[in-house]
Amino acid sequence: MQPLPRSFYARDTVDVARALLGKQLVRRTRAGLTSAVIVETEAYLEQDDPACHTFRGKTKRNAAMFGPPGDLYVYAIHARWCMNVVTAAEGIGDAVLIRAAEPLDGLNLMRERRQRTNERELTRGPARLCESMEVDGVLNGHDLTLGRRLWLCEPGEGSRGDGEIGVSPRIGISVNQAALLRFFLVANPFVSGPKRLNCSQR
DNA sequence: GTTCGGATTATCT
DNA sequence: GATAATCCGAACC
Repeated sequence: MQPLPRSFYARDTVDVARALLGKQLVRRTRAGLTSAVIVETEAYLEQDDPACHTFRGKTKRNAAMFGPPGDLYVYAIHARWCMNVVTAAEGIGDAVLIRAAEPLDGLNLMRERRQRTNERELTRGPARLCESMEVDGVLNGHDLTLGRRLWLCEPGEGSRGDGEIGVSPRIGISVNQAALLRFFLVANPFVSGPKRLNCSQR
């Protein structure tokens, strides 16, 4: 459960988005430990990507995206939270949205937080994942390389974090829908979105 | 099984 | 005041 080093995040954002698939997301709070294996990500780029929050420059909300790689960017949308990993060099407003994961540890704690028992309802979709992991605005700007509160690591034995990687347009955006910047594990049932978008490409 | 529309709140213009 | 990188239940196939 050693946290991934900053060098993992300090490179091309699309490369990080792909590399994040299969990595383990770990959250420790006073209530206990929860973890899940990432199965779906989306890259957001400051350059040439109008769907990215930083496309029109720095604001109070998106400031964390310009921070050091390996920090967390948390934002609210439609009264819910979503978490992103900050990538590329400090000063570049790129990030990768963590859209979905497969629960690994602390399922009962996740069920308590979500008030749902069905496993797919726990971590399928960015806001569900945040609620299960108790991630909110308080963790905006959090350093993921410290191994405290929230971090990422190589998966343990027996996780289902491998398999074919699919590519598609991102979900829920109204601009730049042509960009193929969503990445997911094709065979994994915890991937979100309509089924036709989960068959790789297009 | 998939699609649709209403609810909801932080942030920006 | 409008907007949004969403969720969920209802309706339909």
